[in-house]
Amino acid sequence: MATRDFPKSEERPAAMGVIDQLRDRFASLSPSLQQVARYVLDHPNEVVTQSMRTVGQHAQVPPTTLVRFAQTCGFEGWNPFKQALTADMGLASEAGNQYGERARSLLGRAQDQQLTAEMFAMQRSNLDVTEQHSAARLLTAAQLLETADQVHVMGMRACFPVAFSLVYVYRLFRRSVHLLEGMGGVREMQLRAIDAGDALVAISFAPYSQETVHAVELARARGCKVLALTDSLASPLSLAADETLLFAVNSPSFFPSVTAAQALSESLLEVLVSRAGPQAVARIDAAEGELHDSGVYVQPVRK
Amino acid sequence: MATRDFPKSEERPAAMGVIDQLRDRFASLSPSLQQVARYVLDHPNEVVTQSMRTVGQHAQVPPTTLVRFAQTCGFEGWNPFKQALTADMGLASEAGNQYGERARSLLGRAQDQQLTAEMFAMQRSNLDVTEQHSAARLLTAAQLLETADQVHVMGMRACFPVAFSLVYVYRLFRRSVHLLEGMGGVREMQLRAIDAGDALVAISFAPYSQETVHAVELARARGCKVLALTDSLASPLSLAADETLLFAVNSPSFFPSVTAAQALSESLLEVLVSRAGPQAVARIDAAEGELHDSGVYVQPVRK
DNA sequence: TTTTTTTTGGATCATATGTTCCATGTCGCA
DNA sequence: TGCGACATGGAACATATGATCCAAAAAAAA
Repeated sequence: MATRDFPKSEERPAAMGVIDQLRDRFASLSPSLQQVARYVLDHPNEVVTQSMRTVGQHAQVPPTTLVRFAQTCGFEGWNPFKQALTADMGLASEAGNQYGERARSLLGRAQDQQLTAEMFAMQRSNLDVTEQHSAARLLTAAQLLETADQVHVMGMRACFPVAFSLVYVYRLFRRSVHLLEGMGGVREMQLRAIDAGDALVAISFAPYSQETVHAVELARARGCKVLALTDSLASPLSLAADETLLFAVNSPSFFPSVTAAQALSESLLEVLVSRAGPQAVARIDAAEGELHDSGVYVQPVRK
Repeated sequence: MATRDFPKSEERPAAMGVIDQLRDRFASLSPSLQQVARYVLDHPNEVVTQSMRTVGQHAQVPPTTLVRFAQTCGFEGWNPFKQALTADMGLASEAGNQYGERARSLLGRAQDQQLTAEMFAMQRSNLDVTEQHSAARLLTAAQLLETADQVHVMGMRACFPVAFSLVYVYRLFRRSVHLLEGMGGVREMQLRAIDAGDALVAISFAPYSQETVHAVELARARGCKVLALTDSLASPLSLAADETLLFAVNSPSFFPSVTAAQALSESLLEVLVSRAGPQAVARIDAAEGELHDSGVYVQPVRK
């Protein structure tokens, strides 16, 4: 057994928490034990709260493995490990009576994190506004794209990420989707591909990028439908578009937040997927390896 | 018995937490039950963590009284009460994951309206989870970047948009920020720029992209600090990183949502901005024209 | 290939846990 | 004082829990 390969709990440097210990040892654990470690790292509070069997079920591992895991980490058994983890999380019994004070000190410290809280609050608010404005129109927007021969997507600067990820996912279940990224200054060449029967998804917010507005005008002139993802019905994009989806970019900082735009784009994708039918789903399954961040799953390193 | 004096759990106002409920009821409890209540209020984490008998011993009360206490408060028994308290303390096993499972089963359903609502709800949930996991660590993450000579940012495929917009905004108030985009297959060349004293921001989620993992390993080998933006403390990125910020990618559809990752990146930027000091703000003002979607403001068209 | 070693999970067991039942204790009132 | 209503805690029980053992499976070595 590998237990003796690891120093016992009292020999380990006390400064290091259980969680950090885990991260260090992670690589040298067996696959199942890594699975447990992953679950412990991802759901420490459940581990501390729930029973061994419950945790095992959620981590898809028999209770036996949990015991082995704890022992491999240098503890007598599961309960000692649980207690150590509890202590590491600042939930130890001793600290218990200070919980009220601790919480209060967290409140006092909250000023440091007020900015962050404000940011997240604003993003939530943007999400709300965006959903309210656009949820009802997602269906017709999706239909516009579905009836198009080719779909071109364009977003500049801050909107480029949204355009990119829209194309990245859309491509997984539809071939005729293209990103007008203009690499090497050849956007004019790409714009020539726009034709009647196509659709252009134009993404921009105030102040609207010249290039995107120009592309919309060109598309209209050629009889190409336009779906605008923008911040106002009065934006030049929306005024020239056949369909408009609105998003909010409010931010407590000096730069606008594109989080809601990203969310809107993903929602549009979801509608497209759900309407794409079985054959698209089949293709999705075939491309499963490409779905996430990479097509190549990288196994955690083992010594 | 006093039980019927108190409304059953389903009648209670859901908005009120268990702890607040307790404070209200306190006066109307019998002495022993008050003793329990006091202990619960003073040591909620022990109550959540330890067993009934242990708690009883510490509260100097037999287990029987604990059951009576829970029932008097309108719960079926001790465990339901414990769970409610757990949830109230924000230690409930995260809804995100179970939610993800549940939502995935909705794929076949073609009720677009509902799917859209589901999508937004999940993005909100991702935002919550992300904030809870990472808000506290944003500060140290920001410090890591500030002390670096050069900052390199890398995100592949679905994570590329996040990397791009991080660099796009960061560049507005700091020159030494670089995107490792590998255009034309020259990433190896770009990686050579990574050096000791620098920092690498690596963005990826499961299954982790080979290229990003490789970049992290290379950075470590060269003495370059690593900040990981990823989905798990057990991810290969986090395991090799000096600092980790977590985000959730749950989605009701087949593709993961990077909305929360985008939000996290923007929050990190905001912390960086707020700490950058006056001279950076001055530069921000000078570059104001570049801040938004375009440097060129396009007046909305007037008919 | 075969053999050896390691890893994994089901069956099992002693114990701890949450609960119920009932006897005892306590308080208020006649 | 005695009586009834309520509060309290001990004993007992069915069950869940954490741990051990052992066989099957998988991986590594020969």
